[in-house]
Amino acid sequence: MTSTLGFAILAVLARGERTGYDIAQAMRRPMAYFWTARHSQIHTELQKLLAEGLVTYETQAGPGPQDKKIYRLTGEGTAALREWVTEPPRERPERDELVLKTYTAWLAEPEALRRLFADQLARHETRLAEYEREEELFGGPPPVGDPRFGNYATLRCGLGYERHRADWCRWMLAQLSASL
Amino acid sequence: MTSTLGFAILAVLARGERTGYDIAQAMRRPMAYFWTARHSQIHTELQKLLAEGLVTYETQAGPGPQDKKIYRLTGEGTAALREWVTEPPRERPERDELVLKTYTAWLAEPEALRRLFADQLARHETRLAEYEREEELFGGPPPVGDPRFGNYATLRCGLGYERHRADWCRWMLAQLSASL
DNA sequence: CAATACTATGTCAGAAGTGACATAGTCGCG
DNA sequence: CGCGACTATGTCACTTCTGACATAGTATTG
Repeated sequence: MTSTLGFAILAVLARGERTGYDIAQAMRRPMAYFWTARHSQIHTELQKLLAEGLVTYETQAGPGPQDKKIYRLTGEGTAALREWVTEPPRERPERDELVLKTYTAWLAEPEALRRLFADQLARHETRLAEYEREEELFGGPPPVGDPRFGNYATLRCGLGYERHRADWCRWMLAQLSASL
Repeated sequence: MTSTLGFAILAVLARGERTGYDIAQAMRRPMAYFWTARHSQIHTELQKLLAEGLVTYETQAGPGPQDKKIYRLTGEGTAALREWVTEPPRERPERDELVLKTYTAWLAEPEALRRLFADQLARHETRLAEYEREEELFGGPPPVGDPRFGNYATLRCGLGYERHRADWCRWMLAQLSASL
């Protein structure tokens, strides 16, 4: 019954105990490329996971009015996660606004369109450079049984994606200049 | 105030008048790669677009208990769409379940993982073959001012995406065999 | 001729996700 | 010493999206 968000949270917790805040932070940086959630969603989801017995927590004095809650996986949580990992992912509908705009490109001013794609290309090139820098920090792939393998493999995916995307933007720009 | 779904509908209607049903069909096949919506959502959104004066319709006798409604863009609708096309897209969070699973791959049984990626690779290869067949039907890109340019350019994007994805799956499979 | 698929409209409950509001301590900077 | 950033929890209204239900005529196929 657990949602994919639930498993995303379990996946973070599998790497070590965290507060809800920590999970939200993880979903801002290393995970943001393939999964994100706001803290509001994370706190509600943690309550569900707790009710299902997939996580537990210990309290510690925290900064705000409430105590800090340090969550970790239960045996059931680990089992559920381990089972979920190799199940074929449910197909989610892609929704890509840039491609939708491209579908309607024939209606657009060519110059404004050129700016749009030049801007997108720049974004992809920036991210690509970031990812390439990150890749160098690993010197080749970690062993498959290592949590860091997950980080490396997802980075590889991001790298491929940014390259594909940048190529496509360049192709679009070439089409637009050819049509002048 | 119009949502992206609203613009997706306007984008279909810009190519000719359609019923709500026709729009839902368009979102099943040529558009499904980059945008989808169920008919329930389309009907509700059409009511909003109507209230905003971006679309109008004419009725005709239809099969069911209600009359058939043939929608088309108003001048305002076309103007809104034309303005939207070149505005930078709002960054939507990516949520990719397969990559999330990869992030957790270290917990998985290697053999089950191999099956997962082999299966995904097969899917991408099938789609790639379909897209390649479709591409041949165009003999090179249509002119940028032609609606068919939209179809071609989005197909190119899909082609690049499937290639990137298939490559990544192959890389994953190579990593998994190397670790045995 | 019966079953199934297709055309065509719509409603509604519920899940998933967003953005704002609310609270409060610590730490660093100018 | 005040201001902003960071740590940390939570609620709530609202939007978006899904899946099921409801209705009914025509066309195809076995």
